[in-house]
Amino acid sequence: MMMVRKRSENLSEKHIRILQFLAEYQAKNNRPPSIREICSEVDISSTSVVNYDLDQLERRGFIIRDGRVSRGLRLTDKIKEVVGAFGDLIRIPVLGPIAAGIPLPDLQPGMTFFTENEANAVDIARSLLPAREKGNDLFALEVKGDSMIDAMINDGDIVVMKPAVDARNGEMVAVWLPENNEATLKYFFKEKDGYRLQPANPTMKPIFIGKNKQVEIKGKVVMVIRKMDTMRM
Amino acid sequence: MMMVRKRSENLSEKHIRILQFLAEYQAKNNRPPSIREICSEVDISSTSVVNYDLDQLERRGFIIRDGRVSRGLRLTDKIKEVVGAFGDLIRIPVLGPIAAGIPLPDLQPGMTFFTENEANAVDIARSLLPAREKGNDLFALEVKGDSMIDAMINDGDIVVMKPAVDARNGEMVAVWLPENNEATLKYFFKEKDGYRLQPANPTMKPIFIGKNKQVEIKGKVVMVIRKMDTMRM
DNA sequence: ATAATAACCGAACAGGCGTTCTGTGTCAAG
DNA sequence: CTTGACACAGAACGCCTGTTCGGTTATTAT
Repeated sequence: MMMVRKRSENLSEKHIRILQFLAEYQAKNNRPPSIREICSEVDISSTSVVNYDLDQLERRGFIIRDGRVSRGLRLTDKIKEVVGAFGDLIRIPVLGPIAAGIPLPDLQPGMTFFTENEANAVDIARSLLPAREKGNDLFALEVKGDSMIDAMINDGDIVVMKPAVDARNGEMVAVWLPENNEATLKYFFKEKDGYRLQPANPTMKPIFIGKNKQVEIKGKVVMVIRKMDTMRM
Repeated sequence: MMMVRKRSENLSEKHIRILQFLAEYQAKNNRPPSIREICSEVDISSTSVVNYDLDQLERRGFIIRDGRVSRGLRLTDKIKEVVGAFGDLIRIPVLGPIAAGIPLPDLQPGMTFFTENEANAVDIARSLLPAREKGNDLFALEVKGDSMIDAMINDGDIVVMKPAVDARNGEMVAVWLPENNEATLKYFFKEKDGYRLQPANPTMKPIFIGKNKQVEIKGKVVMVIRKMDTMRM
């Protein structure tokens, strides 16, 4: 009886190297590499092995191959599970709503996000982010209602953040205040005897939190996007 | 004596068709077409004519060719002068600042913009724009100071607009008020005897403009982007 | 009318490139 | 130890693809 070995979901080191090269080459050249370019760059001794590996990567959904066409392979979004965001666009998942009364997602720094579902995501040009930002741990929340007005943030705005449990002075953070059962977006400052949460609107007063009080920072705001495609008044 | 004819800056109809096909194919396939694919799609009878045309397009800066490489041509940004924005990213020129005391650019609907200088531009993912928006007539202004706070727009925000001289009820417009010598961003409404300019911040009062008064609409706001890369407090 | 230049063209060539063939080596299971 | 599956490998093949050649035709300038 013929035994069939179970295919592991984990990728080999060589597969990962191939996927990384494919992403880099595509981002840099606006075309995929040839089999021979993969061969020499990833240090594989023959084109038939590259062909064998590409067939495996296609079976697992990372690429699509067009037969008998030069440079006939295309990357699928699944490749970003392995190599992270690449190219000029970063797809950021929209995890849900944000409003004063809605608990914030419980996320940890270093968590990475990935979604293939463009319906629940926003695409951000990499050039809008700081050069050192890789984009793998960004997520977004969509503002519901007027409760973030003191942050100069409207109903419907998309708030792009990265997970954080601490912050530097002047950074805008998403904070859960357990005593008030409330989420808020404010500029964060450490004071002598506690924290100051400063609204973006300079005509509004800050919140002071004593050192003995609990303040749960959930994320740091990186960007806000306001689309005007729907009328809100 | 050999006479050298001056090369016209105008492109022929065939050159335009080639550039359009190159842009479409690249956006759809993430690779350039082969010479033979251009040949059959643009209805050119031989590969040597395609080669001749591509050499001309390269000389004029629309493409770059890698010799003796399959699918070895790359599109330059100059191609967008001819075919408009394509692909998943739209590069929008930032024409200058916007503040209450700064006159707005005098633009006409239908004007198209193009910039190769990424230092004075923002890149927007096409998926953030309405499906029918081509993106060729979008421009951006960068907010200076706190004078747009009643529009819920901060110092440093990037306001993306398209030229307009009229507006529908509920649209946010960039308006120049000659009597006040002032620019403002507000929601626009037609009233029985004039116009109402409604601040985005619901706690602030609108401006009423009588029908006999002059109100110059310069653009309609499409999107606002707020980057948090610098501290503003 | 003539000459020069640009545009075009089919055919052929040469190299780029993907795929297949026929093996060998390694590993795990029986 | 044997068997089967997987991974690997060099060589060869055939097709894809870009480039060149030796022309013709059209256009423009004189």
